[in-house]
Amino acid sequence: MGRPPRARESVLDAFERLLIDDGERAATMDAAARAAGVSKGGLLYHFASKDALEQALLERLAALVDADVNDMATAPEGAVAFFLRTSVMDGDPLDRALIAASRLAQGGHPGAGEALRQVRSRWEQALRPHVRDEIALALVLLVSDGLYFNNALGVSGAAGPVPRGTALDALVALVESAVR
Amino acid sequence: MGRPPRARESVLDAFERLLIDDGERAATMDAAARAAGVSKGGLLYHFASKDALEQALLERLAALVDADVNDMATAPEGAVAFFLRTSVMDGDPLDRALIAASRLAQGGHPGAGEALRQVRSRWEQALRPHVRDEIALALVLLVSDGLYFNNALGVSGAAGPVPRGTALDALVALVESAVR
DNA sequence: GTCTATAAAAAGATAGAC
DNA sequence: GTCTATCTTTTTATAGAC
Repeated sequence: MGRPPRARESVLDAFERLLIDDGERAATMDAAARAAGVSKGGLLYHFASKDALEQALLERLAALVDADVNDMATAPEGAVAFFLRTSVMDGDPLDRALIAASRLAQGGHPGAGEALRQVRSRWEQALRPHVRDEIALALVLLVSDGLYFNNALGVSGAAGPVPRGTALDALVALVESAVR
Repeated sequence: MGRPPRARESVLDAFERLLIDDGERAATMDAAARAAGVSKGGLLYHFASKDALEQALLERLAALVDADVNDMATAPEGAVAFFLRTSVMDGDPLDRALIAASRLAQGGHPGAGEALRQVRSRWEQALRPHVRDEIALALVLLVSDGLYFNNALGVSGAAGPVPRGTALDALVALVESAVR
């Protein structure tokens, strides 16, 4: 497949940023075009409708999750610790795609909800060999979801209550002792 | 203070339901009026602006949290177990107000973000005496957030991966053994 | 590929009748 | 208190020039 045009990627980046920073309502085609520095007509050449724009975002998410699951499997510190630590978001492309997709899902977009369920299912499969039983698996995923949720809410607010540094070290150790 | 008029409550209920079921974008004043069976003018008598409607929802949330924190303190099974079990949502008024507020917060509404931080802070205070240390406290809150997040995403989707029944019993036991 | 111009519908809000 | 009518702005989308 050929390289995606620069303008197309700029629009998609802008749309993603609007979803993350200002929410679903603010993420209009007009605003995305302006933020990307193209005209509305220019945007509509690459994405014929709002749905096409949203679909493209979900495809970007799927590609990034592929890479993440591979990294998890080969992480030296173990899959559980890797998974929990990367659940504290630092604004990398996967973090951003996940928050954006969750904004769409909370707006009732059916494809976004399904995409997020698939992401969760892939993480579940990758983690299962590394935990004691299904309850332990549920615990790890729920702590990750909790970290994710607080990050998602805190994006534009004050620094959230997400543990970092030594507090994160201790949390990872506590969860690992419970699930191993 | 006097009883709130029936029509006012109907509009607020309808607005809340629209936020939960269809998301921020679908929760318009027009749609809320239609769903409540009043005209747009009728709605605007009770809520002079969209912001007033949103504010009323946050006040409803605050009142429901007052009651919840009281229940938590006197729960026979202990605060931690009560808190985790009630984090699996069953559609009671507090659950609904929380999801609706989170939809607003994800849309960038500043008051909603602040309201949710206050809710979390009140739960934190109520739980602190019942756990070993601050890391244990963080674990309990994160598991609750994870349960909440999955419920919030699953509202209109397929049955989410939220543990129920004996799986929930085992999860609560696992967390309690880690934090006590 | 990218633009301008424009249409059609929906959103928030005002004015005033009943 | 509740309604209809109307206005303004925004949002999605189309048409067609360059």
